[in-house]
Amino acid sequence: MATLGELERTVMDLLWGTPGALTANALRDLLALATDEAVGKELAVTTVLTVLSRLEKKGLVERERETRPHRYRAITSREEHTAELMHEVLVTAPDREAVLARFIGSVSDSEAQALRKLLGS
Amino acid sequence: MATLGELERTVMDLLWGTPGALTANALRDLLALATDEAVGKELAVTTVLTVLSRLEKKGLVERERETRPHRYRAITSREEHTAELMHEVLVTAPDREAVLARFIGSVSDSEAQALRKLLGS
DNA sequence: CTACCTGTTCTACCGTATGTAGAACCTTGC
DNA sequence: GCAAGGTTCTACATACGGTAGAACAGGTAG
Repeated sequence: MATLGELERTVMDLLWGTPGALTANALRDLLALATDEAVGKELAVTTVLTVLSRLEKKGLVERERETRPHRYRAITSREEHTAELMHEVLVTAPDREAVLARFIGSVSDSEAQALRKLLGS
Repeated sequence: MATLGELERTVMDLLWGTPGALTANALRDLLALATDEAVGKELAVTTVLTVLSRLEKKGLVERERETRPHRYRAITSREEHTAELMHEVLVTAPDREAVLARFIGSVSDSEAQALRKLLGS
């Protein structure tokens, strides 16, 4: 399973929260704001690039290699990714229906309502 | 999140797949069968005990300290645990309903049917 | 053409998690 | 008291993630 570290997750959150693609430098600046706003410590750009390379290797990020400063973007949306993870977790259990039964009990009313609507058809 | 290693997962599978509690020695023997049946390499009992201690620290396993050879059992069922994990993943996304929408699309027909029944009442 | 600036890749170190187990310690039956 | 079995302590190896310096590449001001 693609388990992410703290910094990797933050980077993904930034990429998911941004419409276009971002350069490593832009990400470094955004990280300084997003992470620990009081201190606002700036990471080295190489650090950001290393993380991006690892995320690329994990299949979560792609980059435009044509443009001068490479631009990075998330391959799948946050929702897509999260749903995939949930499914990966689900299929680790033999009795999936039993898992779903318990899972249903853990979601909020509004989410249960949404599920009913989605399954209605 | 409680991410498990390969051996930890195998031990949990054995504990989940067994009605009563198991001793470290019993687990060592079961591991020899379950893991790599061709080779059937036996792990040292201390290895099993270390893994069990770590699983205990993670809150997945409890042991009877009264009995001489301690007996270990899973605290929650496999289904419970899996459902909890799924929920943990779900709440990492801001738009949970969007995640659920995609998740629904990834489950099998029979599972969707089961969900309808569970949500119906 | 060349030195520099910006950007990328390589390599590396640290901390933590996990697999693995020997050494040391504790209990209990004899 | 002691041997045998059981438990805890300590330790080492590998892998992953955070972090970044060193080295390398390409374009641009002189």
